Amino acid sequence: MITIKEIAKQLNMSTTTVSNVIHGKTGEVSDDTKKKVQDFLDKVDYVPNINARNLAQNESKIIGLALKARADKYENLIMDPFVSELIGGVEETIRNAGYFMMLYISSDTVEIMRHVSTWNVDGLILFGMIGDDGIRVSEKYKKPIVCIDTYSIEGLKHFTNVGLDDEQGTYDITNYLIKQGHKKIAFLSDNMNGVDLARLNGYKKALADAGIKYKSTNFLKIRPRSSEIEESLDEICKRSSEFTAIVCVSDLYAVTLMAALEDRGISVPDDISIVGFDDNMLGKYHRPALTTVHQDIKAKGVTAADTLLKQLAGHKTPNQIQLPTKLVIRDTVKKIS
Amino acid sequence: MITIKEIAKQLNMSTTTVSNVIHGKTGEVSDDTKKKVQDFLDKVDYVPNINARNLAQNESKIIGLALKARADKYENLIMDPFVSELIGGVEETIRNAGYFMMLYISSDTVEIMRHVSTWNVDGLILFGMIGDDGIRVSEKYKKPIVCIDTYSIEGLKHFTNVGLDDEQGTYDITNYLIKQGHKKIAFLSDNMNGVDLARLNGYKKALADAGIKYKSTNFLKIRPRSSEIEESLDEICKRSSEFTAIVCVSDLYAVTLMAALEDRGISVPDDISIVGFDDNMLGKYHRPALTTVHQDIKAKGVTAADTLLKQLAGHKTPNQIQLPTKLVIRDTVKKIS
DNA sequence: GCGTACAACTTATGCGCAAAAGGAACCGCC
DNA sequence: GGCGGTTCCTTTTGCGCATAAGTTGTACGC
Repeated sequence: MITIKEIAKQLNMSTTTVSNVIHGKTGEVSDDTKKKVQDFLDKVDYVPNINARNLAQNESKIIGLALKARADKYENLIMDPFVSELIGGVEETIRNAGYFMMLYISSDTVEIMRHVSTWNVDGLILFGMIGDDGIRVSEKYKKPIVCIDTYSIEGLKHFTNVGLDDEQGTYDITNYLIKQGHKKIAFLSDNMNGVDLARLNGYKKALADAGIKYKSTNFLKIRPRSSEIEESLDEICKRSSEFTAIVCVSDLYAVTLMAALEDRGISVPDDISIVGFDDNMLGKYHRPALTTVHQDIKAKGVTAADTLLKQLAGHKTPNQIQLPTKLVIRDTVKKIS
Repeated sequence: MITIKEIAKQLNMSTTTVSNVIHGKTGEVSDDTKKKVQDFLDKVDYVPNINARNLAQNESKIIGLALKARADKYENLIMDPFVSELIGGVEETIRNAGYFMMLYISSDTVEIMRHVSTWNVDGLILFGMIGDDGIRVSEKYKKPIVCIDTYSIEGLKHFTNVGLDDEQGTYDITNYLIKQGHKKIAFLSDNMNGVDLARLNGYKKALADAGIKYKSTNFLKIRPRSSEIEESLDEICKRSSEFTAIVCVSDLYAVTLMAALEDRGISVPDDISIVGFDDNMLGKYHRPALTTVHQDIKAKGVTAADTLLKQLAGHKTPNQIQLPTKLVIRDTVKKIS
């Protein structure tokens, strides 16, 4: 790889002059030499050494995207088929702004922070990482951080969070079920934290507003580990007759549940109505097609990246940015009277 | 961020001594000072400046992962829900080897090569990038390159390719259809290049081995652009009565087609048998569950990364590595007599 | 004809690190 | 008691770049 020094030598001028041309500093160099240098640069296809540049400038032009990883396959976000849209959104946005993306998958916020300070990353996007330990570590590290889908109270004080109006989403779809005559409505999820908790709250609120009492038996817990999922699904199917509808926390679970129900001869929506959340291909191509709550996952990535870029440019951004959801009515809900 | 120089100053010793401790060069430094330095390093949580290190060492510890992008959503690989598994495989493997991953999404091989030489990336994994122009550019750039799913004849001469035995996969599943009594079998795809061509060839070979003649009307072309897909699906459904089975080039298309067929009252597998390729959630949770060809997409990422790491360590690797496929028999094929 | 201003350069410095080269002190050995 | 070999340090150099500071030449104003 050719260096500025070598170019300067061959053109018989100083490195500063070459550097000035590269940075388009007009007024510092005559049109004549400028052209000479530019032509040479084009000829040799000069590419700056980023390490040297970053060292001199104390910046990196790197934005880190850290994804939560856990032991279990479907708790490891990179294994969620639809994260790739989010990744794509982030990459596209920052690339257009002249940044590069370093992807990091880990469950250990502290490890990520170390990595981030090693690389002198200019900014960081954390997806699915809660962890108050991470917040403590990131305090030292002064660079901008934007979170995605974090409901950590502590975190929200420190960083901008880009999320969804999860509560409104499940509120709307639960309300839709109620309008269709349903009263015995269950909620299915694998945990009661963060995003899932917000969705649960929306569901509860819709019940409350309709004067329907929520009981803890309405919560159907699915255990997603491959060793337990079959047993877990079996229990849920056995209890399905207690309800006329089930609000699932995600399309993935909705579709998984529907497959299990159909395998047991329980028909959707005739015997039971099922709704999801996310609106991805899984529900779209299922028959009957899944009634669900739409979210634009790519927009989440784009918004997070945009927000970070704003911070990088020195602007303040709000603590909480909530993207809207939209009810998508398809064929898995039966009107009952 | 604290520097070696600052540490040396505070401990009243030279930077080289500190650097030696950091690099664990025993024998160069007494146990006494070693401990002193180590304690200090732990205390201040020293993190090296990678830019400086890389500049001095002329390496980067970065591995680039470049994904093909195209204008249309489903031709943009990052939008394929199942690429994330591959990304996860690559990330995990290289992280365990002490490397970092830079993700790059572009359709322009030349642009990628520029980026790659800017960052002085140690090695590169190209996924879905064919382009003989890219090969030419990469000639200049001497770093190791591993391709995934590339069928470029020219490319194979230069790089190791990690792929699938695509031909065998469609051969096996077509053969299975034939064994179930099918003779009028169509093949559905959106193009006839690379991976899709190999899958088409496997299908043709199975037909030939069974003495069934292949006609060009057996090829059902699907147009995946959102503006055209409905019309395209409609044409295909209208022609479905010409066949008793359709081999789809991917699970996504198989599931998309099944939804369209069901919407038109054509039943799978009673009226027509459908098989896919990939074995992902889409087919797994569909009812009837999709008969398909399994591939381990994460393994592709892991293998590509491993291969690259081997090259980085100075080893030669074979030009072509083909991962096996496996027939997964479920419920979308009817036995006919 | 002297000072000022400015254009168009060059020289010199430092970013943080790694490593080559250079020393000083000590040991054992013939 | 001089010499090679260790051990444990320090000094120095340079990676490629950006930039502050310095230099020259020339035009201009009065």
